[in-house]
Amino acid sequence: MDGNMLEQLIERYEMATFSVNRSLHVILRDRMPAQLTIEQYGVLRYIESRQLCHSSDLAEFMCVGKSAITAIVTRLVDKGLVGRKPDDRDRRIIWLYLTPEGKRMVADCKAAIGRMLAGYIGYFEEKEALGFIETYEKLAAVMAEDERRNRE
Amino acid sequence: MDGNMLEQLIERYEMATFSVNRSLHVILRDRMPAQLTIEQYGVLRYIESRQLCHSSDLAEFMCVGKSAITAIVTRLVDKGLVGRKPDDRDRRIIWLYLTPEGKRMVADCKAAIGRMLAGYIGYFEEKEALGFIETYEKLAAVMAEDERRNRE
DNA sequence: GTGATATAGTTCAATAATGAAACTGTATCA
DNA sequence: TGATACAGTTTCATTATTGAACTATATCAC
Repeated sequence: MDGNMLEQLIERYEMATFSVNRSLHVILRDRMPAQLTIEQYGVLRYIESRQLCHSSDLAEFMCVGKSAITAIVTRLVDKGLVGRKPDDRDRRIIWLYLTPEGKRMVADCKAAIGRMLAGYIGYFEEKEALGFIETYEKLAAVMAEDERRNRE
Repeated sequence: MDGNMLEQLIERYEMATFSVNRSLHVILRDRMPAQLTIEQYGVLRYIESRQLCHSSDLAEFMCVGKSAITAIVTRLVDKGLVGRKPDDRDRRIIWLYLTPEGKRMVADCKAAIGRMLAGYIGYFEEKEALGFIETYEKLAAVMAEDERRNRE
């Protein structure tokens, strides 16, 4: 790939990413049920995927400090969506879990997001959509690997 | 496209987007010169692209309220990167522009981001990268159109 | 065993982004 | 000229975030 082409691709990628992210952010913000912020939804979604997890996992996953997680989780506990439960063996560890209300909330949000994305993905041919996702996943993997390497 | 395939694509897209955005965010945060936040960089970049612009343009572009822009611009003015200049004819309007330092800062950031993206895009064949970008741009257009329609 | 050290999570203070509502000044229009 | 529209700011409350100090608990080396 010659330098000029690369430069153009970078420019186009920057623009497209910025635009898609901005749109997604606005759409999510507007359609997210009941004053859930996007960060809060991310935390709920992660806990759901793990059933049980601790603050440190979340901090690693969200790429923020543990004190940021404490703040978000406290708000979710106040809303009755998440519970805290100390571990029996190692009392330093506090397990986080979704309350029944929390589970219901995640299901609602997932459905709303699914409907929205289905609308967009529906615009594309299956072949184009598949190719796109595959490249996107490769990019995600390359970036994650790079990030991991940088942390060492 | 059948429902099952669609559901899988949505799941994969959600994951990939989340992962790429998180990585980009961390990488930008760490490599961005001199305590510039990503929002601040977005504002600088937009002003650069327009030479002159006002708060309202920026609010529209960033999809936030005008008071959020006032706050960000004030911080950038304090840092000496942006200037404010009232319009001669319509004194309600205040033009924003980059100071020489602001221009230098944007150039530095663009170079840093370009180097980073070049590293990632370099992993792909030209054909794959081109196809990806094209689909991404289509997606951006569809989303922007939808958003525009929703605002009406 | 006991003291040093590591770990999990919280608290606190500061900075930033944001929305909403009230407000200031200016322009426009009937 | 008076009502209205518009551009931008101010103020206030909420949320997210970092980083440092801190608490409580576990582990490890001697």
